[in-house]
Amino acid sequence: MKSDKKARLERAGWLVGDTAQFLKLSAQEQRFVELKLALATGVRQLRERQGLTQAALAKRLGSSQSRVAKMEAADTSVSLDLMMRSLLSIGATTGEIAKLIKKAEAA
Amino acid sequence: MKSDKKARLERAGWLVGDTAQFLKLSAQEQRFVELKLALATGVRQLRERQGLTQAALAKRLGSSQSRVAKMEAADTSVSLDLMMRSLLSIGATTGEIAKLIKKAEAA
DNA sequence: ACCACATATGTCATATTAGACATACGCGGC
DNA sequence: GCCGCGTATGTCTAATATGACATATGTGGT
Repeated sequence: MKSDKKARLERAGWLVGDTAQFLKLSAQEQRFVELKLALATGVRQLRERQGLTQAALAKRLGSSQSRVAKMEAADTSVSLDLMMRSLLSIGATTGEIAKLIKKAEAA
Repeated sequence: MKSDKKARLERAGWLVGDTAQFLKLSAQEQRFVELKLALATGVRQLRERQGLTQAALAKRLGSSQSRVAKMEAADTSVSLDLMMRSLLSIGATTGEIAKLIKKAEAA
């Protein structure tokens, strides 16, 4: 394949050259899941450190205990948005959140 | 208020002592928005650095150009989940993402 | 001026996530 | 044994985010 054509296709969104797109997708998905797991762990740790119950955190968030439980279990039905709001609600600094994310590195 | 009662109420989710709950909520919301803004900026920077168009990134994500545009504009209709997936799709490392989040500190 | 390309903005039907509720489980104190 | 308390899990309806599509705007080339 001519390199200019390759560049044009890549600009259009195609990963040219091999069958790796499928693999790439699942690898990204795995990284995403690991990231969620790291944040979930962080939520639980910070919550417990503050002596809060799931119900108490839920009330702060205007959410419910079951949702907090699912969140800490990194359930697929809970969004990153809710996790972040939780972390902020608990009082996590952006530095702490950043640290949690870096921890997701190890896989 | 007796301190044991205060502790009990706090465990139950009440922020005892003043009218600060409303303010606290909006402060958190502001931090959340700043965080989204920082990530949105990061998406655009990394995308452009790779010479990708919004449409190309959209195709990788299985999304659409309009959604990527809204994402980079930190539109309220786009979730953190999509932003994170985008960053991972672009090839951002967790370290880079962590750096973006720390940048949200300055407000 | 026109065209091709990238991006911005708005709308819509559908998919996903939300809080709520019920209920089960585990566990320490009585 | 039974409670009270915290947590886990499943299931509803309502709210929100989704991709898609249309279309506007801006920009560089011919």
